[in-house]
Amino acid sequence: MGVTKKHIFSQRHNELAQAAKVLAHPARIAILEHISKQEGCICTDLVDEIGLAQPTISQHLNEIKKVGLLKGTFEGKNLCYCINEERWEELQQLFLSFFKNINQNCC
Amino acid sequence: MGVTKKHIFSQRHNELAQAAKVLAHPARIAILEHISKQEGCICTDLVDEIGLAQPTISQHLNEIKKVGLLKGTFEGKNLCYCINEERWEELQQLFLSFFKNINQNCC
DNA sequence: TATTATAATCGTAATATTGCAATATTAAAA
DNA sequence: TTTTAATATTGCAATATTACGATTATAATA
Repeated sequence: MGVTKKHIFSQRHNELAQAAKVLAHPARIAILEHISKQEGCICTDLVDEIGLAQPTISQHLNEIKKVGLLKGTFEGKNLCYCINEERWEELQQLFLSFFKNINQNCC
Repeated sequence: MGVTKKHIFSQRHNELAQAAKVLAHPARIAILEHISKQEGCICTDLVDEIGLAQPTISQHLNEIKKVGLLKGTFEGKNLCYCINEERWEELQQLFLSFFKNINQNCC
């Protein structure tokens, strides 16, 4: 026990939950917004901007990367990346279709 | 360590993260969709529907309730509740305005 | 009032997440 | 080639989440 029983849920439900998990931390939301505010790619300055230690930022970036939300170059000294528009559109659609499903008929 | 440093983030970022956290589990997504599919309120049958033990469902329901997404009567033998439309609209707007913020200018 | 059906709570185990110090890796610059 | 500046990885501690068995609380019903 203690693990999500993913197998009993549909793929769509699991995918949406995973997408939501990326947004389920204020640091990752702040990171995403900061990246999208930049002209072009982002190179450095996230640590100062967000206010968490460098390894922690690196960890959060990795979570965002894992769902495919970042694209760019990840080798070498300087990172250079931005939001992957195609993937972002996909995830957004997941949310939007879920929102549409919740049409309230109520007490 | 080990706790989210909420105080260093804006209220909006924290609120959005909290809303996302509710959706960050497939059981809660399934529960929300199931409730919204019912005619009127839902009374029981979630345990059979979802396939998790009764205390686990109760726990997930509580998470959903904690962000204000359920309304109805919670006393007595039979529950009777549905989605709180006003609150749902609020949370949805949080997501939508975040989505709008992420407008991609890229590499 | 005693029984019964239903949901909440408690306690506990397993695992996941968050965070950072220390260290390693990487590639550009000196 | 050595230094340097930047990010990644490792290891660990603290806390949170997920799940369920056992139990308790609740209110309708017999």
